[in-house]
Amino acid sequence: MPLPSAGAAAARPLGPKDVRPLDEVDRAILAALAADARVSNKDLAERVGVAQSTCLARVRALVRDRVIRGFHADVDPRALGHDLQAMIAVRLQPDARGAINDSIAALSRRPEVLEVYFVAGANDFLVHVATPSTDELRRFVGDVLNRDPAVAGTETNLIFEHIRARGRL
Amino acid sequence: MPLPSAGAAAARPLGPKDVRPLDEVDRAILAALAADARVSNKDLAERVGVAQSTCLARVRALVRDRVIRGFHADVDPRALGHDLQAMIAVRLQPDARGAINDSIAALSRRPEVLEVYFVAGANDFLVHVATPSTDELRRFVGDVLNRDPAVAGTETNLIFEHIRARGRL
DNA sequence: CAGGTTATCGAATGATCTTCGGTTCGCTTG
DNA sequence: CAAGCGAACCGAAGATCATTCGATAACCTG
Repeated sequence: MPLPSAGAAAARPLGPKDVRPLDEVDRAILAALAADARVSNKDLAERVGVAQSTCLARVRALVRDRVIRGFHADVDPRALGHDLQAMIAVRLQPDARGAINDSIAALSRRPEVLEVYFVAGANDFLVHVATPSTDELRRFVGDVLNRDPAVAGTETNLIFEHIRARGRL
Repeated sequence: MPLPSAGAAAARPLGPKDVRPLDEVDRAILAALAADARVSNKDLAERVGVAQSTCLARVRALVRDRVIRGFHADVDPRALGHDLQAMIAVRLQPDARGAINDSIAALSRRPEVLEVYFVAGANDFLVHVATPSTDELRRFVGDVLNRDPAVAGTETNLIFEHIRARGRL
């Protein structure tokens, strides 16, 4: 089962995130690595039914082509003393929307911030944060978000539980 | 499964999830594995400054104690043909809130579902989904969510971009 | 202060990763 | 249609790594 040649893809205009055709082996590799990123190459090769060398080359290609964006340990925020999680909806000033990417970039560098969703609708983005306590949360919302002149308003919702369904492709 | 007090930890009856003290080495290991879950044990040991055998024992203990919940490859949904992402806020019927865990568990098994946030506030939970197209999204909202009698209403917001700040502890 | 427990280390072994040359397959060219 | 070319695959072998083990040190606890 051969992979289609790269030649066919050349003519399209296409953004940087071009979709690359994935065959059954690729999908099996992705599913296995999404479930457990630390499987040995040997086991992975056996499971998807190719030689070890082929499997290694496939994984490297998937990383090179950004199909796999990274491998991460999922650390429980509570173990780090971050017992409180919240989802904060942020609305920006209408004239500040041009700089929205700066805002998001700055946010995602803060240690409390786990994820940022840039959304359509009444709010401009959602920020998923984890803090040690309500004090820290208040400080984040007050000092970091609302102090920014680009921010028109925020709405904070506590998160009781967060289930990551990833790991099952 | 409660996510209780951030306060005094001593008196509690203690679940399996009890907070365990982490030293500097543990934190360094967590930071390294959060950034790259596939570092070799040898490199990891050198970076955090302990022997390989000690490092291996530490990592195993962190996994055993659920400080590390898993190791996952971060796969770009677009590579799988899921070009559309959305955050769907779901409100349940007041008398259905007892079965909320069932609803969430059922949701998180669907292939479109990436994450589920069980929240306080006007909505009961948020569902982060990725679908191939608007058709699939409509089908998910209509056939899966609104068809469930426990669901009182939904509100769908498209996601333009999703930034994962994890990887930097 | 003795006993017991736990964490650490270094070295040896066993397993794995990674590279390499050779082969096949499909597509293009002459 | 055969030769040429490129891409992907495989198996084997050396380099590298993971894992186990016994010994040692540090720490409570009684």
